[in-house]
Amino acid sequence: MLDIRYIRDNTEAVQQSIARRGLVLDVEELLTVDATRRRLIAEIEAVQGSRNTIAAQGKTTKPSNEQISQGKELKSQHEALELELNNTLAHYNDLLSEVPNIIAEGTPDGDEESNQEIDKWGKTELGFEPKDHLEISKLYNLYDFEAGAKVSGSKFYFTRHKAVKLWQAIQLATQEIVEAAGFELISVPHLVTTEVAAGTGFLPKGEENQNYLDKEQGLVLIATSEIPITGLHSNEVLELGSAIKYAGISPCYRLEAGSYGKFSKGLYRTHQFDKLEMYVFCKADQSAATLQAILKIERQICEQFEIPYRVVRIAAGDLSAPAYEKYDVEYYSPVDQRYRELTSCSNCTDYQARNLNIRYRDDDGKLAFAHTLNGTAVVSSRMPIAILENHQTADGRVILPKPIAKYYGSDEL
RNA sequence: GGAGAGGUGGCCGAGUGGUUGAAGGCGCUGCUCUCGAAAAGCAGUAUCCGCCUUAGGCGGAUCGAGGGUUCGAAUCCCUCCCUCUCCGCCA
Repeated sequence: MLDIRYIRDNTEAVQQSIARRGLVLDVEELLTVDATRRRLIAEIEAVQGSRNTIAAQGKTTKPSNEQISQGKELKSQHEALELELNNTLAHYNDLLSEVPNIIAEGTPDGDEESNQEIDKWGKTELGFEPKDHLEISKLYNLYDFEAGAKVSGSKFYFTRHKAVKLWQAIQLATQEIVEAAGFELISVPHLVTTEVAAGTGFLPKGEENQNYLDKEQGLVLIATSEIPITGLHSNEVLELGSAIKYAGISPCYRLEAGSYGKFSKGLYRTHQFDKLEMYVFCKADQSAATLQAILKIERQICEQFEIPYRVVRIAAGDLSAPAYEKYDVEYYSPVDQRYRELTSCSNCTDYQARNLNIRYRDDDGKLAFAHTLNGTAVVSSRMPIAILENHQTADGRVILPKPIAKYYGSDEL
């Protein structure tokens, strides 16, 4: 969430961010509720002050009947005000949590279509009619969607022999790159409490829930390791002399509700996949540079795996609520001769940290909210697609790039 | 799953209804002493929220979390969470 004081002092900037994201939100209503909230707090504190005065007198002398009845009166006043405050607070929190982060300078206007290409890398010509990843999968018996559907429903799949080894090799090769960049590998719980899920902003109150939720146990299957990692440091004051950098490894479970209309062939969009995720906690003045560093690693991964890609800056209307600035790295699909999302990275500034109360001491010794950033290192669904489609040969073989071949144990699938 | 013990400030630890935001100790910061350091002494040492404000001040909240009893709760009652020990079960 945003700082309410910031919203009060920069109402116009906040309204602009909302409008540019294509959202409709009444900031004036929030400010009205906030004023009511503060009025009630002041009234409650005044009543409580009087109660405390009476109670303090009782410490030295036995309270008189008059004091006791006065105390009773104040107590009931306090209860009534408290009830009113709680109602106000519920409304206030609802409104406040809906306000998205502000938007970085240089963010293009418009929605998804306005995402702005920054640059491209790599050769895109194969020189023959390419097979798509599903055809290659059939050829080598890699991914079994029918079997997945049989036991779990559509968009689930079994990963078989060579594909298992391929993913493990991709993962190890990626770990090597990410560890060299100073990220600590961390494996996380795959289930988190609803509080943590809500705190990280992954459990919206509306109908758009994308998470598997066990109401009885109060646990949510994680959609990304970002959720337990942010939860890990909630309510902490971090030592951020140097940034804390995690490479979270976990499966990701997603409902993908309402995604059928979008491109979602085969492995591209599934209910379950594995991911290696970069996640950084840093000081406020470091987050802009850190985002570029994460983006550089994502480029490096593509380049080492010899995947043609382009980098795209995400437009205001396509930004998620916590994101201040975001880039996507898109792999080239020789099958349909276009770029598709492979990885992405965003700077959430202090938006997430404020929700979870993650702070650090700045150079003046004052407490400040940490900045958080996240970036995909590699995903078990999309990277194999990119590898299979880009590294196939005219005669149906798949030649593996060197860093992957090293762990796969062979330079050919 | 069963039985028991416990959760107090950065840490240890006292405290079972009335100046207890919380003794004492450790740590930390500043000062004194010293050529310097150590030791010793003195002083200080939380966070969040609201209000007034230039600094600063005033008020409120916080003893695992949430409810309750009471004029008054760290202290009493209820619910929940977590940690530890023992037993059981088990990859």
